[in-house]
Amino acid sequence: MESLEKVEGAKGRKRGARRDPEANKQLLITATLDTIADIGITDTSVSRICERSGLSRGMIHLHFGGKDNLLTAAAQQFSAEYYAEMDRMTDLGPDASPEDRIMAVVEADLSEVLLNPRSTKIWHAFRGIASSHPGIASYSSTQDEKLVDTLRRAFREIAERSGHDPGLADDATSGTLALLEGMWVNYLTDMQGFSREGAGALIRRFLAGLYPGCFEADLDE
Amino acid sequence: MESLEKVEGAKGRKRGARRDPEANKQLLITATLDTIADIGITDTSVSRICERSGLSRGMIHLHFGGKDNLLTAAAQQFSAEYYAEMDRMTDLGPDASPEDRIMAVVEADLSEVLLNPRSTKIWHAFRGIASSHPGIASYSSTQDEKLVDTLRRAFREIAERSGHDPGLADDATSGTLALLEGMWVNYLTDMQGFSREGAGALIRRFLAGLYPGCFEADLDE
DNA sequence: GTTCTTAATGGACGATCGTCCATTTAATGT
DNA sequence: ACATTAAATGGACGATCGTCCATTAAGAAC
Repeated sequence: MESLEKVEGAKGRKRGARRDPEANKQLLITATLDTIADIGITDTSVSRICERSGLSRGMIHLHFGGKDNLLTAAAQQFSAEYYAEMDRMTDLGPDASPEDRIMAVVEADLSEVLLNPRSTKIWHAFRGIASSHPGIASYSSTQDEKLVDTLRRAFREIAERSGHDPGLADDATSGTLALLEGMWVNYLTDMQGFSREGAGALIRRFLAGLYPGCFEADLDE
Repeated sequence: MESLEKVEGAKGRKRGARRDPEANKQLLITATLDTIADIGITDTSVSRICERSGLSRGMIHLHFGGKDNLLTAAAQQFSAEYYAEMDRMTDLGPDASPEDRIMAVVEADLSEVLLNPRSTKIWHAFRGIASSHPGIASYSSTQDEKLVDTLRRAFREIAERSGHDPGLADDATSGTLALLEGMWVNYLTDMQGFSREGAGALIRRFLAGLYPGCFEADLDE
C-alpha cells in the first residue's frame, strides 16, 4: 500500500509537473527574490511576482496567507542559502590553520557565489526595510551565531599559539565581519571598480596588523 | 523702495507664516525623512508625507514635480547634512596630529549626532532602494571625496613621520570607512546592545595594528 | 467511472497609490 | 480699492495595490 502510493504520487507529480504545492511555494519565493533584485523592493508587488513565477495571482494568499509572509519566507530562505553556501565553502579539513579558516570565511564572503549583483541588491533591500518589518529583521543580521563562533574560536587559537592577547578575539571577530560588511557596500556602490582580490588583501592586511607574524600574504593564491 | 519691500515681505511672511515656498519645500523634505524613519520607506506615500507636514497633497507635485524628485531631494539633503555635521565635528586645529584627525572622524561618525535611530534607518532605507533609483544612488555612497581625502592625507602623514609604508594609506582609508560602515549596521541591528565606545576602541585597535606605535589607546577620553 | 479532496485559477472588491488641475487664497503692484 | 501674480488647496482621475472567494481542474479513493 505505502509503496504503491509513493510510486503513484511520484508519477503523478512528474507527469503533470503541476499540483505540487511545495514546488510552487519554492517557485514563488524564487520569483520574489528575483523580482526584488531586478526592479527593487518598492516595485515588487503581488502581481509582478506572480507574473514572473508564471502562477496565478491567488497563489500567494493560498500558500503564504499574504504578501508579508511571502516576503519573510523569502528573506529566511535567502539567509539560509547564504549560510549554507558559506558552510560548504569553509569546510576545510580539521588540520587547517586558524588563519586559513578565517581567510576561507573572508574569501567565501567575497566570492562570486555569495557576493554578486543579485545577492547584494536583495541583501540591502531587505536590510533597508528591516526596521519596519520585524519578521524580516531577524534575517538581516550579519551576526550569525555559528559564523561568529567559527571566527572567534580561530582567533583564540591564534592567540594561544602565538602568545597574543586572547581578549583580542572578540574585537577581531566583529571587526572582520564589519570589514566584510563594508566591502559589500563598496560592491553595491561600484560593482565595476570593485576588486575581490583587493578587498581580501585589505582585510588580510588589517588582520596581519592585529596579529603580528600571522596572516602573512600568501603568494600562492 | 527696496528696503520697504524687504520690510513688508518680512512682515508678510512672519505674520502669515505661510506663503513661503522655500520653507514649505524644506518642510516637505523634513517630513519625508521623518516618515521614512518612522514607518519605513515602503509605506512612505505622498499622502503620509503631506499629512505629517501639515500641507496639502498638491504641494509635492507643485514644488518637486512628483514623488521621485522629492525623494531624491530628501536623500541629497540628508547626505549634505551628514557631511556638513561631519566637517563641523572634525575641524580640529591645524596642529592636530594625524591620529587625532583620523580618530575625530571615527568618533564623529559614531557620535549620537550622526549615528542615531533616525539617521541609521533613513540611511539604510535609501541604500536599499538605491539600486533601482539612480537619482538616490548618488547620495548613498560612503565614498565622499573630501572625507576620503582627509583620511588618506592623514594616513600618509603618519607613514612619513614613522617610516611606515606609504602604500598602506589607501587600504587604511577604505578599511576605516568599511569598519565604520559595519558599525552602522551593527547599530541598526541592535541599538540596545551597541556601544559607541566599544566601536571606537575596536577601530583604534585595528589602526594601531596597522601602524605600530601609533593610535595608542588614550586614557583621557 | 464516479466521487471526493484539494490545488490552482482569475476576477471582484474596496482601499490607496501618484498625478494633475480647476479653484481659492494671499500678497504685490497700480 | 482694484487688478495682477503666484502659492496653496483639495478633490477628481485612472491605475494599481493586496486580499479574498466562487469556480475550475487535477489527482486519489472507492
